[in-house]
Amino acid sequence: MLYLKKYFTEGLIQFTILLSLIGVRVDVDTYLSNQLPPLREIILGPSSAYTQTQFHNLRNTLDGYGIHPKSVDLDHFFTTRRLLNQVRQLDRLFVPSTELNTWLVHRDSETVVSASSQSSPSITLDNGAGLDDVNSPDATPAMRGGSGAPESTYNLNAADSSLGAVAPEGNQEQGNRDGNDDLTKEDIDLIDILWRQDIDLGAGREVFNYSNRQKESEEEKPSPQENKDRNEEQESWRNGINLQGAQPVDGETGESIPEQLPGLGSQTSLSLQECLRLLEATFPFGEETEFPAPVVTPEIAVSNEEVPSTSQGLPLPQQLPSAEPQLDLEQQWQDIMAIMELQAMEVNNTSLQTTSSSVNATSGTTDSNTAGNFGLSTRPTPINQDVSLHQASMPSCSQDFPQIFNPQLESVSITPRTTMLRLSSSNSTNVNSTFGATNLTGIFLPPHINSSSNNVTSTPILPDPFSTLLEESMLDEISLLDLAMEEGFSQAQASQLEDELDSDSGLSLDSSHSPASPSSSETSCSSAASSSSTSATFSEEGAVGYSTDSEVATVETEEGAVGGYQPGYSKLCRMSYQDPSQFHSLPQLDSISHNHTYNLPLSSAFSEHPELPLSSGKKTVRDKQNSKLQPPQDLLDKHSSRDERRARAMKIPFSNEKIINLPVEEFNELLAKHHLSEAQLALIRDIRRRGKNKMAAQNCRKRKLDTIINLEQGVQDLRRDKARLLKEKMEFIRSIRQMKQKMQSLYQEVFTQLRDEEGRPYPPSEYSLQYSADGSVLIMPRGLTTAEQNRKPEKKQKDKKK
DNA sequence: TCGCGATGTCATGGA
DNA sequence: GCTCCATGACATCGC
Repeated sequence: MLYLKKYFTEGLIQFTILLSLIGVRVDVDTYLSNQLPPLREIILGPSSAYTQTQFHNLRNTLDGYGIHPKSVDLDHFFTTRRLLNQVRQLDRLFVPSTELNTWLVHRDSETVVSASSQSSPSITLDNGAGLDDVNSPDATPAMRGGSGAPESTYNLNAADSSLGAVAPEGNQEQGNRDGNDDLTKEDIDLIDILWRQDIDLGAGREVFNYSNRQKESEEEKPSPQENKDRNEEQESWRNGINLQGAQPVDGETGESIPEQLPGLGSQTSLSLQECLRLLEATFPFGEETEFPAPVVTPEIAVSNEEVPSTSQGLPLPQQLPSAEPQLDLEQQWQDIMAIMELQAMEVNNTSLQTTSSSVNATSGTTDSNTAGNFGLSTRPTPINQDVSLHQASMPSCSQDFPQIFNPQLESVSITPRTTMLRLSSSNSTNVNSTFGATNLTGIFLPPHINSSSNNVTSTPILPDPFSTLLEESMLDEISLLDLAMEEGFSQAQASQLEDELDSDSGLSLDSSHSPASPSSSETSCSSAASSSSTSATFSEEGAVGYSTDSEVATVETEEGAVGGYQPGYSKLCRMSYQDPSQFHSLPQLDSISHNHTYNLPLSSAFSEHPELPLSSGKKTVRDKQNSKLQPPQDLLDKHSSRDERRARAMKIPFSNEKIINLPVEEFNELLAKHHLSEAQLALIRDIRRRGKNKMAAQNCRKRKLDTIINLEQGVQDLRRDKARLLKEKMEFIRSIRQMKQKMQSLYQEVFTQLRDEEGRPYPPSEYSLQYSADGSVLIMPRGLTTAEQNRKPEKKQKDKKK
């Protein structure tokens, strides 16, 4: 007991100092004189001094209406912690603590009661009004998440059991890592220990029973004191106070949940948490940006689902609580929702399911509602605090991101703005390079913190999540999904388009797109014909049967040479350029090693490749039969071309290859050297003609094939371009929609501030704002026609706003 | 036996 | 007019 006394005395003195820093009046004497009873009650068990009522009924402390004389100080303590926590949680990057989670579980039973008493003012104070912009189509998904409150509560409960007293450690870790110098480590430890006592000294979650919360429910209506508290929180925030280890009771959410119900208030807050986390995760300005070094712990940058949120002095939201106009929050919400939509479609998983899923798909997360809508970071199981940010699914960003920041934020630093603009100008194809291996936690984290406390995060080895998200095929699918969703395409149409993208077109030529394999077969036609001794008798065609005497024995060997023929690629190989010089003009053929001997004349093929196997195994039954029935010379003739046989029969003194391939001059010289008969000359000319025509036909067919291949590729390219253009179109449409919403918001704001000469507001039903070409804004009576406006634009110039 | 693809050949036209 | 080439049409072959 002495220890407790000493401990409390010292700790409370320090704590009082802290409270004074944030403007909270603390009567130390009162506390010291009454500290023991409540402590005793704490030790001995739940009591009126330390129950959920005291825990949550914090608003009673500062308004002078002390509940119990002995519990006032303790209430001060809780109030202080709550306030400090609220200060840190004003950034919205907060996850309800374990106590809060349990509290929500019980709250589930009275959802019906509380649902009706959800006070929008509290929402306004909490997260800014207009967050629940029902009129905004973009906001509807998150708002729909409100229906998932029970599920969320259940999940919170599940997370609660797993978290338990781990929270303090997390707090302390955060506190140690936190770059806030306003508190000494002793202060942090003190606060942390005090926080531990809430749980360790019997004040478990079960203490915060239902009956106590009923008392809270009776005080749902926001009191002026609550507003006062909030003002104090904001004030303390401005003072830069960021206590560590304070009990992570959700100052706003935890306190106001009885009023707001998790279905709306907490969810809205969590939605912003998710949104900000989304921002953090998606903004590419990492090490390269000059974003002011924030005071934030890596856990915040990583996850808010399990982290016992305490110190979260995120710089970004500092602008939010400081009298931020409602419009900004509203606008911000719309922007976030717009991004949510975009990202939901860019996520590589089933985006439709992601966007439509709410709390059901996000079990185990405390902020499952909007997290599910965001389609990212909704892991079914809680993640560690040190989970790398890369492990969160971070879809590519888009041009919508710049609009995330409200003007106030933009005024903080221009660098993010420029970065965002750069990002906005980047299409989806270069997002990957934009993000690259950028450590996204570096966006908000000082480098030293980031590197020291979250090693995993700074590990560059982790695969870039964007690498697989932005493949062309995925883009195509995304575009099609966008098309289906945005343009009212029927699902069948979308699936049809998808099929078209996935499958080859009707012109598909399978994978054998290699160009024609050159074959020199025709170039060496019947080289042996001239050397053979034949006894031919001319038929009516001139081609006759013949008998050989020297080649008979080589028949089977020649067939072995033919055995090199590969029917698998014969299709293209045979459609070959016959001029070997043309092979070099086809670079794609350099890496292809073909057997070009299959179509060579038997004699030449064999002479070039005598080592080829004799049995080709390709002989057909007919060949075998022929080999039995026909004499060997017939087999030779069979494997010779018709012109070769004719040439042999006509005793042409040179090969068909020469006949076909020699230039005209040389060919004429060749004919001149030999004294040939007319029949021989005619045959030679026919051989040359047919040979050339055969090559021409092969080239022609190859060209046809190439043309088809190119056309197929062109079709694929066009389809890809089409998908890309559709995607861009959807982005433009989305951007335009956002701009319209912003315009509408600005319009409302401007119009409501307008006053006539007598200080009366203009009735919206009678007046409207018109925008002139020069950028000025005029207020015009609604009855005034456009023509009149054009004729006399300066008439109402006096009403021009500011 | 038929269908089909590959190949060869012819006719034709253009360069 | 000749040559070369491209190409459609047809025939042949092999599977």
